[in-house]
Amino acid sequence: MKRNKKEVTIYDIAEELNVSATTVSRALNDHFSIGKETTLAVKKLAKEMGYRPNIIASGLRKNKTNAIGVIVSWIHRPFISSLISGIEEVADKAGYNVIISQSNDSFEKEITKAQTLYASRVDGLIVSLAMDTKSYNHFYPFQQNDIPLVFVDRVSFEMETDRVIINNFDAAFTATEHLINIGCKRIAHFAGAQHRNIYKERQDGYVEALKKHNLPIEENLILHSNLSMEEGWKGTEYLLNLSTPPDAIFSANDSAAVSAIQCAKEMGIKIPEELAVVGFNNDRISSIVEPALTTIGHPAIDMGKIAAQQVLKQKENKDVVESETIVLKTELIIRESSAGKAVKKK
Amino acid sequence: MKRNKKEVTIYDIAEELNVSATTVSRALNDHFSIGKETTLAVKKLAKEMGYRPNIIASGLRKNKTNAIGVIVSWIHRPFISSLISGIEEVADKAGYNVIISQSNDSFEKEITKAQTLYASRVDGLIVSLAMDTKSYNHFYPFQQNDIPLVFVDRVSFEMETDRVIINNFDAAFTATEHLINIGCKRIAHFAGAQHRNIYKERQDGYVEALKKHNLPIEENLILHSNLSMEEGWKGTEYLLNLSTPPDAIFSANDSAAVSAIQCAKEMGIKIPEELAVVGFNNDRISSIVEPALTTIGHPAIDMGKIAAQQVLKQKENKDVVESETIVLKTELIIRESSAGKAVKKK
DNA sequence: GAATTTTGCACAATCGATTGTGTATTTTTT
DNA sequence: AAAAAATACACAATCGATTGTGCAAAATTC
Repeated sequence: MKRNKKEVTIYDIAEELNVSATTVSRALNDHFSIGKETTLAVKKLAKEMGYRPNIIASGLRKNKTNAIGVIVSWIHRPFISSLISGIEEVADKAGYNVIISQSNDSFEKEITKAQTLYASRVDGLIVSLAMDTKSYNHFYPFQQNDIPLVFVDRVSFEMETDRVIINNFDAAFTATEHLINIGCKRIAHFAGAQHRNIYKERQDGYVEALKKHNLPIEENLILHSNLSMEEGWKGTEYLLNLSTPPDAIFSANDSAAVSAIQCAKEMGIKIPEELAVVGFNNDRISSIVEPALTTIGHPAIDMGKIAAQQVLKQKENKDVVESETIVLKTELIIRESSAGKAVKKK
Repeated sequence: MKRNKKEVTIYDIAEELNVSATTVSRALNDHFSIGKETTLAVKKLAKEMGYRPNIIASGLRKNKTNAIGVIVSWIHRPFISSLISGIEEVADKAGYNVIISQSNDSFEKEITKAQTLYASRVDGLIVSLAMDTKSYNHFYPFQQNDIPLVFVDRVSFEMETDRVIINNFDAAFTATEHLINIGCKRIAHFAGAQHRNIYKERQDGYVEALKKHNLPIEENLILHSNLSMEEGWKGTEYLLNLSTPPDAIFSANDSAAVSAIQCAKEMGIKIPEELAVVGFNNDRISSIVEPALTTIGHPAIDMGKIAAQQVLKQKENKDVVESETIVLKTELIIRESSAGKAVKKK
């Protein structure tokens, strides 16, 4: 096996064919000014010689990298990995590479990663904000240089950018109303950080549903945490030990909700009879836990696809200044944790 | 907000400071031949002028992209996303970007993605093979051009490359022996495609454990499938309807194993008393299902980290021709599905 | 103080592809 | 057949950073 053979360039092809490098370059790109025969001859020889275009050189000239950067909290979260999957699919079809980086939900890391991707000259950036991000200066360079910027799911409304989100408010409202409809009177809420839009909106939806049905908003039934399984367990213990415990929990994610189910069972509380539970995300665990968890279904892959499409769209019409916010539908997936025995297991 | 301002280059800095571009370039890279004062002055001005190095130009000259390509089946599989998470962490620290692409477990797509990444001139490639990949020509260009190539988890032994794997044989052997130790006599196996190393090795480990303990190998108890939840369910139905059904199932992944538990429960079979179940992967669902699933723990994130380190290592010592195979440890995580009531739920 | 070494920097080529402009040849128009 | 237009290609500059080589000034040695 030969190694270190020199790479073939357009100059090599040009020389072989006694034409200029210009002609080769244009032929390979199907430029109209090059004759049919020449074009074919160039392409043929290029293939024979094992030519591969030097994307770097091309990129330097055209000031493009053909890469879309993505910043997310953690890749291995179910929702996030689905999101990326969608992004990759669309980006690939359009000839773009996807560069991923994780903020680990840390503001500082998010800044660093944004800078790295900016330095890497990505042609677009898709971001799902870190949990504790509260300022957005690190994204200014992208805006200043007209690099398409799209926020997904965890977004900011302080910046003028494209956004791809779900209607968290409606979803939470629907989920809470569902609990009310099956007869729950004291509904607790596992809430997330309130400066992050998705958790704020979910809490707002929950509150609004209670209001609509004239149920009191009890502050001690709203528990803020990072929504981990541990916090879900602790929160459930706390709630069930109250003198008048709630008869339902609406959790802003599935992890905490699943934990709630496990904890309640351990404490001998019957689900859904004594405690109904609803989660958010439709993670895989939500359908495995027993009883299966009612939850909100996210179109995660679609969100990724659309986010990528927005990047491409922005690249096409640079003139368009208006930023767009796309809201995707969610669905309430009713399972046993809130449905009693009437509903069949799925 | 100003837009389209021109980018600052080393030439701009050079002019401002009345030195050559050479000096600026070297100063920014802390080259020894540039005086301390000059270096400081250059760096200071660079920051002031908002200079960002043009990675593309640099890459052209140095023939580097600072990117590591990754090809996996599906990003949103728990094991894969953890793997990528590990890769990203190490790559980022070393100043590399990570470009991901999915083969969707299709051989053709894997070829296309490999070609794309080759054309993109990634500095290294990490691959977990698609389910039905049987030839490896699409990776030759990487080898020919001395581009570090590392296989992870689903590897090939036909190619001379670095490999990061777990000892599937031992893990499967241990899992099967565990079932034997708790008294199981007829152990079925959910197996995967046998041309993919990991599934072959798992089956081999299973068979060897039976042999060691003088248990018969019954072909009709070894079920080959894609190991999806559907196939797991079907396989379990089939097994339990046999005239003499097995008393245990060792599944090559968790999805099928979890399905087996669900199916068995629905059929009124007691777990683990009448049917013990062991899975593979330690996916999140394995600890959520009831009874919790005994399984094999994978160091997924570490595998990613090590794979990335191997790429970096290959870049450093180009002279080293020997390819390395790194085998990581697994652990048998015993839970209720094979342990009876003696073991506490975790 | 002459000879030698070290320090600090500039010149110019280079990486490979792209592109505006210019020009010779051929084709079409009148 | 002369004029106008279309066709097909080459020249040379350019994108921005890197690097081998060369040279002058300063520092050191004897």
